[in-house]
Amino acid sequence: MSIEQIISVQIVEAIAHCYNQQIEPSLVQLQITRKEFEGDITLVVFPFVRMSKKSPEQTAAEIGDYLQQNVAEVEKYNVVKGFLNLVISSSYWISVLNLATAHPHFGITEPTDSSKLVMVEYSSPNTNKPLHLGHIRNNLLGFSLCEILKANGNKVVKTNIVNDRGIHICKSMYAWKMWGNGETPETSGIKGDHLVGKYYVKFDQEYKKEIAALMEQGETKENAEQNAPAMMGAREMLLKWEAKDPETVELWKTMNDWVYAGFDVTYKELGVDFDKIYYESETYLYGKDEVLRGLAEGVFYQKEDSSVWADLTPEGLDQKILLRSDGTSVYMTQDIGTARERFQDYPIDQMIYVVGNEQNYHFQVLSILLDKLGFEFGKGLHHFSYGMVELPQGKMKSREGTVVDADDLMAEMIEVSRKTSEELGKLEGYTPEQAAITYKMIALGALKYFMLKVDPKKNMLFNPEESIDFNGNTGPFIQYTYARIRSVLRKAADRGIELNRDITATAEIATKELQLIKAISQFPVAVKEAGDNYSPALVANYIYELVKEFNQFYHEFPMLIEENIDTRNLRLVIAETVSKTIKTGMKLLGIDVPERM
RNA sequence: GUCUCGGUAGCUCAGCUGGAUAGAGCAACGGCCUUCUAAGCCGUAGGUCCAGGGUUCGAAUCCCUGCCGGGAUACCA
Repeated sequence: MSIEQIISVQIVEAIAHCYNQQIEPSLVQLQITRKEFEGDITLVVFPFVRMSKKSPEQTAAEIGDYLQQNVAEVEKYNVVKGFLNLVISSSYWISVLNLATAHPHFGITEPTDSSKLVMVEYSSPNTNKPLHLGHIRNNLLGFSLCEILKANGNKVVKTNIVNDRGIHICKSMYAWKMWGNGETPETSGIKGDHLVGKYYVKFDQEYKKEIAALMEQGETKENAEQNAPAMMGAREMLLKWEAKDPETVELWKTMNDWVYAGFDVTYKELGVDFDKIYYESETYLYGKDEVLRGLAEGVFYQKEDSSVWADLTPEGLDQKILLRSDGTSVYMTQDIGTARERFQDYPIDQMIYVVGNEQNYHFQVLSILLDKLGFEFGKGLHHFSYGMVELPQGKMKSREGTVVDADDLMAEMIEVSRKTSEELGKLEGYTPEQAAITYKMIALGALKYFMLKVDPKKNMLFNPEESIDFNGNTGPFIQYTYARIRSVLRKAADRGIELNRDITATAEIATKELQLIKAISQFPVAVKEAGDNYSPALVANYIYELVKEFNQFYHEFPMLIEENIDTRNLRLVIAETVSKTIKTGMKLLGIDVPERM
């Protein structure tokens, strides 16, 4: 139980005792006391003056008196206007420090047999082009969300649905067949996903040329787009694929395998993984079955052209198509099928989709449709909706070549990290291999933290020139602080200083030390809050505050030279606990921390 | 048109279940490396919280209206 909870309960008691009123706990507004005032926790007493029928100051004093007398943790209090500032006893803070120090994963709740099973879908790439910046945000958010859910005691299944069928992959296949000269990742030396992406672009280029040529011959734009040989070829391939034509399926398999091999490299570099991968090519037919069942049961209806629709006007929405007039599936149909499969495969208590906010409507509808089809899990779906990554020139568009490629970006950042590190003369004495691991850790720390520190719901701007920084509120800043703490602890060990981790002395605790202990004590609160709000950004924010606090502390105290043994021990234990908290917190963001940098 | 999300310092972002004088980082300017890592620390400067109205002891935060921007909106995924 956190100190806020303890105090909160006692305030309800205080009100009952002083004013003979039963109040809702939600009326108790506690906040961390602002630095310019004495105290740790502040109660806003304005809501209670109505009950006391006294001035805010007097009310605050009465509640303060009660708390001071009846709550061991409350040492004293002061009143400023309508604010009751409570001073928590240092013995309480010491007990928190001891708890945090002794616990291997302070703030982390382990799952039990009765824990909820949460399935999280993230990444969900198309197999026709490499991963880009938008996918990076998705992957990092998805992975971090899973870590945070686990830290809150949930069992988590990480899943990925690969959009491996459809006209888009046929375009790449067609282009490769027409203009590829049989090149493969091996013969060309190009990473598989990039190679397939190259032919996706090639298709578009040739297609545009064909349209232009047809329009010169007097065709309308629409006709030209429909009848260009490239488009007809791609469509023919899709038909052949659906008819299971062996040659087409073979080519499809081959090219998809190239892409998967490429994705695996990118995922590994990003540090994300999955427990179960679904393929759209395997699940898209199930959805059709479900829609037809819905039609038979009268949940959906059919138009004269034989397309199938859902009427969502009772829900305040529109009509939604579920099967095209030619009987083929749309996106929604596939998601219905995939959902059914998942709930058959796992005893899922909650399903979370990490998908961009441009699909808010889609998931709203999906939830309703599943519910209509009689799946009890329909209403419980959660769409973890995140904002787009924008570039200074606007939205990323693959056709305009403004896409920031995931592999390129990571490679560039590793290079910058290496250069910076060498210029600063760090990592001397490291082998080239050790140094390379650290460069990568720093580069990815910068990228991940940059993406995760902003509120997931909001669109964010990525400026390739300026965005990635290694100073200030960044991953490397946090990693750096961690590395320095580790260095201090190494040096202490070198000098034969043994830590007594069981702190009993309550005598001398400086303000800065106390602030750090308080900051550490907030970690479980931050983890819980991040879980409740699905927000890695809250964890990132917390760590940043902790690290800033530590840097001031670090600057102020010469820990190793300190003469007073007790104080030195306390400071080293605090430092060690901070480093553990940083490491644990960063793990929730999927960011590694180096011992040295 | 309708629905939805957003607008906070020059830039990128916190703060938003109403609470004390709206905070960081970057960029700018000025200090601090003979003492545990200067990827750091300290300081200066920078604000009509889009605008207007409402609710109340109190509004960046809640409600309404308007302006600006993003997204979605019946056979793309």
